Amino acid sequence: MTNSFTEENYLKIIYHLSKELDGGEVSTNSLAEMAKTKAASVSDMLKKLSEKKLVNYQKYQGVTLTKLGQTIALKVIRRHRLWEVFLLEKLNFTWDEVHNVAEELEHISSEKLVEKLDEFLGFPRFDPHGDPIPDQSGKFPSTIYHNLTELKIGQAGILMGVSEHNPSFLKFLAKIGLTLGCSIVLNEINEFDHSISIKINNEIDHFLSYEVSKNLLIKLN
Amino acid sequence: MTNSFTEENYLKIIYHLSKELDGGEVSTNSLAEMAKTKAASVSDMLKKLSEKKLVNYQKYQGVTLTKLGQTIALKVIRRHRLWEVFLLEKLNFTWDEVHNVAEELEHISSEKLVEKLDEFLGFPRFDPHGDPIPDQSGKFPSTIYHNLTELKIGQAGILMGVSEHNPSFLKFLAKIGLTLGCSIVLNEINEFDHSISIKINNEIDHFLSYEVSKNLLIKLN
DNA sequence: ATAAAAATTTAGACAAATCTAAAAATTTAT
DNA sequence: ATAAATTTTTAGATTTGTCTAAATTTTTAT
Repeated sequence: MTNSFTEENYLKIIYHLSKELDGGEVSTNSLAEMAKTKAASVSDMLKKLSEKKLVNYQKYQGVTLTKLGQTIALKVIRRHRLWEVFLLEKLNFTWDEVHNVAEELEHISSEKLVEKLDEFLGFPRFDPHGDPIPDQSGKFPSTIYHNLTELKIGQAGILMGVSEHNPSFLKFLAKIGLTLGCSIVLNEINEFDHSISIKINNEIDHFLSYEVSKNLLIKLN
Repeated sequence: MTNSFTEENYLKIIYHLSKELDGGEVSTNSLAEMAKTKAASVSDMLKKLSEKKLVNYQKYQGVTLTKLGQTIALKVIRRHRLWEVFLLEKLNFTWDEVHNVAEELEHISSEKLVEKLDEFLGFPRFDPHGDPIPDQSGKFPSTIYHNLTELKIGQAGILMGVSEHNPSFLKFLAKIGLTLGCSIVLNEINEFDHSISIKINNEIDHFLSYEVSKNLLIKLN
């Protein structure tokens, strides 16, 4: 039993929205907004996904993924994130260009393709946005990282990702030379506005506002 | 104006079939067979493609591509062949595994993706089957190669492709170590059955039947 | 040249995914 | 607690690509 492009997208969106709600029921309207469609279309689709045992759906009561639905959603997410790594690291896409293309590539389902790609990329555990990549069986790597505002002066770490995915933010990072995997040392903290100074790759010093630094995810050395 | 996955497939198939006929009209039945659908469905689709000015279509008289249709077909073929190179060279797919996955990847239309991929692969001019890869504007590279039966004893060349794409044939080649780009020197020819002996990569000697050697495309050194 | 065979097209249906408009259920605010 | 507002679902259409069965056109064989 295969799933259409569209079904996969619904499952993926339900996964993400439900996660934001700590596993709670996702509303029809929020789904419609994310899927760029109308609530009526969502209702129809939920009925169908429910028949296929991919979601738990009670009329008017929102929706969650079944075990099976979650497995499929995680496969799509795995593919999406692996392709993002590929586009960024191998094809030199910029952070802000990556997402839309990955939205298409994620629906190519060949198991062989996905596993070979994973190998080719060196089994990455995080995508360019710092989001964890689930493994074949849907398990996430253990994530223990901090945002930059949590570091103390002198502490050092590696930039593992970002928690804000706004294109202009990503462009800004690229411009100042903050790339995934670069090393960061915290030079100083300005108490009055919580802005900070960092050293990137042991080379360049930079000031960052609190707004920026709180969206940078760091793995401590 | 974008074209659906399905439309792209029809255009691609019409291109290939028409080429076999030296540019002649393609019949509804042959299209149906290649597209694994029914003649009635083909008729419907041809009407639609004709309205979109992608094909020249006269009822009962077969179909050819318009200039516009050909441009689109060549884009799909370009993408297909570039992905085949990627799968073979980067992900270590075997020759016989490549095609089906490329059939899916070929419909992802991001121009940026295609051009970055081309660059990443080093601007290959031929795919793993030896078929030429059209450039961005739809032009084919000049092809001047020979099949292995045309060489004289002592002549050497590079394996550029194959003219037979049967999976068992491709598997056989992989098994004896004949890969795209390997060097071949013609050792001797057996007059009675035209079988030959070659040296692969200046290392290993191998016998090949006439059947096999006539399907190997060689670029002379 | 014409009848039989083959190829192609039309007619009418169907499934997937969507939409608008109207109805029904739920939530919110007084 | 109940009326108003909001959310969700149903009803009925639409589009895309497909199908079967019947009708039509073209080709082939005598």
